[in-house]
Amino acid sequence: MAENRSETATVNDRRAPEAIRLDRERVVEAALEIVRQDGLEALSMRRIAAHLGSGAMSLYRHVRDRDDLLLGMLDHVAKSIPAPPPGRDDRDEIASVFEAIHKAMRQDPWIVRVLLFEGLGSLLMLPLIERVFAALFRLGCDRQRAVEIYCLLLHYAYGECLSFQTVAQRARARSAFMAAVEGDYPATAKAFTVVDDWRYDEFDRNVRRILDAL
Amino acid sequence: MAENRSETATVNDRRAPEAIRLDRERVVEAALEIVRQDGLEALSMRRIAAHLGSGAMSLYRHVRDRDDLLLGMLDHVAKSIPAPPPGRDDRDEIASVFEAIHKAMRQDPWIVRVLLFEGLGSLLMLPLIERVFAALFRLGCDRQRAVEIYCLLLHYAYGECLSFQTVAQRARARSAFMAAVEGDYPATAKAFTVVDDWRYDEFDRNVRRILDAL
DNA sequence: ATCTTGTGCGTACAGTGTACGCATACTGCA
DNA sequence: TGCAGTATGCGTACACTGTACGCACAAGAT
Repeated sequence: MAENRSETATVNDRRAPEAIRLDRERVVEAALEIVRQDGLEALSMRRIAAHLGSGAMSLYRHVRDRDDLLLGMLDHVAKSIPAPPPGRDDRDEIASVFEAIHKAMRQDPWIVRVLLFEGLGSLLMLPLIERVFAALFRLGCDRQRAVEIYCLLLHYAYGECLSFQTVAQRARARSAFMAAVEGDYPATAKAFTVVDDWRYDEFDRNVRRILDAL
Repeated sequence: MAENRSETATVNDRRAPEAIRLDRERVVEAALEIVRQDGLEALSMRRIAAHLGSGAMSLYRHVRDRDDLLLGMLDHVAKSIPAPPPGRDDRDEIASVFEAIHKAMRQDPWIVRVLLFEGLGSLLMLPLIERVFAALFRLGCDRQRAVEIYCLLLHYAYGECLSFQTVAQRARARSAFMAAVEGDYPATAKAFTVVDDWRYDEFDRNVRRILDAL
């Protein structure tokens, strides 16, 4: 008895249908893999689906839309940030937390773009944020001052990471830049000539400097 | 003699053909108008063309591609930044320049996204940058330290502007955020409760504080 | 008058996110 | 065991994006 032949024909030459079994976690992980390998601009629903061996629209059973997928990815990363050990003092506590956040952003640079460009945010960051504010209040800051310092450090981290990746990804554009600089802008040229690879390992130290200053 | 009737038919009922006369400046200005009105995500070649009453592909005679258009827009804005008067001292000089840059970014928030997300940059910013580095060197910084301070301030400005716009554009998401915060994260809740509209006018003061500290 | 060049733009293609609705697979209840 | 109800995969289609190609017409040069 010709058992499994699909009478619907021309449709079912895809693969064993039960091998596909999607779920949200699987979708998010596939998306992360793509983003980490080929960057945020390579991420598309169709590409994720292909990576999973499924159809594009299948993903929408487990993810409301693209933003929801990105949020899932953010959550996944936020969950994976190891909580830094309690600081020696409150300044150290704040710096440690921001260093942990910064490190995560460096490992997954696309995060920053998602956070800022798409305007999304993961609630799973709250435990870390809470530690910052708790330390700030312990240091005697009032509400406004605490938000101020928190924002300053966070914005610095954002900007630093974004700039890091854009600078890293277009070393070629720098030569044109340098050609324009030479001659007309001596101080700028002096600043940038030797430091071809910028100092992008100053974040931790700068955070502590800022904290000491404020 | 039936002079102008187009034998090609069905094609030439568009408008007076000579009224359209495009050039790069006109294209850039139309793009700016759209971006300022409806944001960066509303900018598309077809939309610009419609705004100019021309066809989409006509734009490509005056602009290599989308990135080139964005660069033209950046140049246009950079040109329009008024050079701040010489500072009372070198610290003041640096702060003034960054305040001017920051002000431009606030007026045209899309700039930051173009600078960072698309990795573009205008050479017309060089005169301002040069003033910063000149002042830094006058203050006795070595090359590395000068780049460090410059980057710190620039990155802070980037992050601050981006965060400002994303926070501003999604007040609705904040209520969900606050709901999650209440109870579990007392310090965070305390920081954010009353300060519904964050303090986003601290940039100038913070820059000066950072400079004094470093 | 003819030839070259510049300019507008219609068509087309490959890509995007996703709304809709049809099949099939799985599950709970008879 | 059979059948209803729900969950899930996914094919098709639509509106949108940037832009390659090439035709048609205008302006300027010889």
